[in-house]
Amino acid sequence: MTTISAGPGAGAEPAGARHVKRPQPLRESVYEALTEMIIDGTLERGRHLVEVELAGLLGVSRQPVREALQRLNNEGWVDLRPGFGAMVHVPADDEVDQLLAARAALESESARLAARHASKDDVAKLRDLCKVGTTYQEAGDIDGTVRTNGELHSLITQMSGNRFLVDFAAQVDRRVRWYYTPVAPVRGAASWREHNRLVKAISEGDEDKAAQIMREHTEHTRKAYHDLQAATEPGTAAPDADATPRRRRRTTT
Amino acid sequence: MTTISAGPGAGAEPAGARHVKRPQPLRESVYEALTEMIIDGTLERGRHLVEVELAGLLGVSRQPVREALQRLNNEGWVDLRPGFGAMVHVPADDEVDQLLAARAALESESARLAARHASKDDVAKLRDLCKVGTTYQEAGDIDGTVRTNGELHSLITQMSGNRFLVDFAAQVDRRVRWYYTPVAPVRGAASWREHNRLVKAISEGDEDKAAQIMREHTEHTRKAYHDLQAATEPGTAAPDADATPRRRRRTTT
DNA sequence: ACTTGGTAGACTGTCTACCAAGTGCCATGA
DNA sequence: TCATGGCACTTGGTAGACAGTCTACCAAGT
Repeated sequence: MTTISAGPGAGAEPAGARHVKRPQPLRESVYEALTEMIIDGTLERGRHLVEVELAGLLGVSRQPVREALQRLNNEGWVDLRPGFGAMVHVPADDEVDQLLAARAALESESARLAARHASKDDVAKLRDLCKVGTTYQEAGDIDGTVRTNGELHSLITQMSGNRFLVDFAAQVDRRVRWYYTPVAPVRGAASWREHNRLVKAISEGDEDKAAQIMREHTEHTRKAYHDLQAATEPGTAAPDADATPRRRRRTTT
Repeated sequence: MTTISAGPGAGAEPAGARHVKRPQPLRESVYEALTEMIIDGTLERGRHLVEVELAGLLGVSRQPVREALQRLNNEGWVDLRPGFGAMVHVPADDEVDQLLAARAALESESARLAARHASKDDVAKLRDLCKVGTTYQEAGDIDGTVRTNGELHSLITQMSGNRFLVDFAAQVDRRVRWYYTPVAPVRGAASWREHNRLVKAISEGDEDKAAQIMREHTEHTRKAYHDLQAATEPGTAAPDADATPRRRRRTTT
């Protein structure tokens, strides 16, 4: 059922101030539902999204859908063409590159600040995530690996204590998560070894080292993506970044 | 007159493909009108914004205003309190710090990439902006100085060729421009000397140097802000970041 | 074969009206 | 003085309407 459940709001509250459950605005739920559907491929790239259609699908009126679509547009998930409608964004060839370059800058700085401010508690959590992620990776659970990877990176940016870095990195990470899934199995073990080194640097408060490792980590990911790209379709040099659906990989077997 | 003119859309088209002027969606015009009013102080910090009020003021209906307000909320210009309305965001004490830290990361990376990709044309434009900015600064034209400062930084990020860096940096820069105005006269000459060194490094293609200068540049700005803060109100140590309006500086004399 | 003109359908952008629920404020009362 | 109750206000969401625009398609003319 794709109908929106009156969702119990995301639970990322500060420990002490426990507010009673406040129902999320509908547009928020719609936004989340749509990103989820985009990420998991229910809404394929390039697909024309019609407001009333989505409204019917989710059991709400046009307004919340519009508002969600506009936010998705601002964040680059869909492209809004005036007078026509929204299309699920089709990533250009160089987009992953640029995304990872931006991530490198954001997360490298975050890692530096995280190393500066790291508390014992944080470090413990990081170690835990490393362990969990490695386990998933060894078990071949791709979804789990990618998710844990996201959580680890997210925690590090949060440790930076800089709300702007957190915000931007969160946006970038979700996008990366969208493109990244096929890369995960290739990077696999190496990625989590790097995570371990990174956590070590942070726990030792070594800012420069943490920043450096994070930068290399992202760089390796980019390389892996390119290699995979080259291997999957050799002989595509011309950058025609238009409505060529190419192949669509599904991770949900 | 605050009524929205049927604005002629931003003109950042590629040179060859000259599209006929297409009227912007209303929400876009509303968004721009509101940010402008926030930046120039027409809408003071902490002010309660009511949808119908703004709608009347701008001569449109609630709908475009709502959509604009939500975007402003997402970008941190206003705080949306459900059931009550929007308040113009009141920056917390540490916010400028965080903003400048984020900017340091983003623009330092941009400067690096700009140095890598710089064309002759770009460098010429940079030199021009430096000259203009210095002139403004010497003439004591604060508005002009701040604006040119923004244009210079904006051009550098655009030269990076990374749309995400451009996007994030643009957001940060507008916010900085909002907070920054009081700092401009203090920083003055030194700031533009640094700009000159930066442009030189970029023109020579020295990536590391460009990145380094940009980082220091931002760092100096932050220091200047702190000094000004300390000078203006000595003896404020406790970080109570709530509805204390403190003093409000107006730049529009 | 190619261009032009016309037609039709679909969808967005915007407006209006309306209702329910939540929030802040103020006066009342203990 | 402090809690309570109530009122006015504002948003969040729904529904319906209408103009403008975009796409596609077909037919006629060159």
